[in-house]
Amino acid sequence: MLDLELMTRSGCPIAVTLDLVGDKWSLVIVRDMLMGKRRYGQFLASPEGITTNILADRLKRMEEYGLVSKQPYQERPLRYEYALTPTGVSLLPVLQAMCRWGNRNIPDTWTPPESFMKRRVR
Amino acid sequence: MLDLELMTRSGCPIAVTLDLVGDKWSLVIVRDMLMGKRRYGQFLASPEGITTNILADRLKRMEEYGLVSKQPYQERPLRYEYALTPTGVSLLPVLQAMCRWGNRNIPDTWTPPESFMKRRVR
DNA sequence: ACAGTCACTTGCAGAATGCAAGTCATAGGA
DNA sequence: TCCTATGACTTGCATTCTGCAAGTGACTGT
Repeated sequence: MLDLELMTRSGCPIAVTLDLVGDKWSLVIVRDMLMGKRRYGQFLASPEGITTNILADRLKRMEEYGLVSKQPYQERPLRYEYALTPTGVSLLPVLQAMCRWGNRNIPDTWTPPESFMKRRVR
Repeated sequence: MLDLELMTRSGCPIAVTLDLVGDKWSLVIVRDMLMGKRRYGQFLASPEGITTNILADRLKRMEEYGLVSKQPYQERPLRYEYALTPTGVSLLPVLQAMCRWGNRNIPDTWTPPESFMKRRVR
């Protein structure tokens, strides 16, 4: 089991969240999963251009953290697809807040689909 | 002037937000500023233990990005204090969402003051 | 038999981070 | 006057992380 005491800088919920997903890629992958992507190749196809080694590392890490689960979708060759756990899905409000901030403060950012912005979790 | 085209991976508002503040320290500093901290020594005193070189770098970067402004509070020796611009303050909903996520999903995270969680911007 | 697909892994160079120490200007006390 | 302390940084260096390119293994379709 994962001992958060060993990997978090403090008990501040902001700092803990950043310790888990505070890098440039994790939340991009969470976004893709919330938009319905499930497979390795689909994540690689996103416009940000994640590389294969970083993607493999983040999927593994987020699985360890309990944000992502993987299920085989075929045998021979064994292939997995990835999905958010309820804990992972509940990051949605963080991403929605980032979207609102980006759209209001940075010119020419894309408008996310209404289904994404209006979706509720919990 | 800052050309975001040169430093962002895509026009996705989530990816752009992460390009600006998607690291382990920037939002911790924003949190401290929202809690009223303004001076170098105050940021260093936070329990996460940011180092002096990273703090100096992030303050400079966030000033370049228009999230933070600095004002001299004394001459001789010249000393600055730092505050969030309206753009920086408007990151509050992102931090509030992280707090809710952390408190609900990670055991033993601290409960932020009600004044922080209820505060509204815009 | 051979190219193509998919999900990774590996190697390596360069960038970012963490740690410790040093600098600079000045105030305040012995 | 000298010595210590304060506050805001800067610098050097080792470690870690990231990005890029290429390679691997198990198939499938032609």
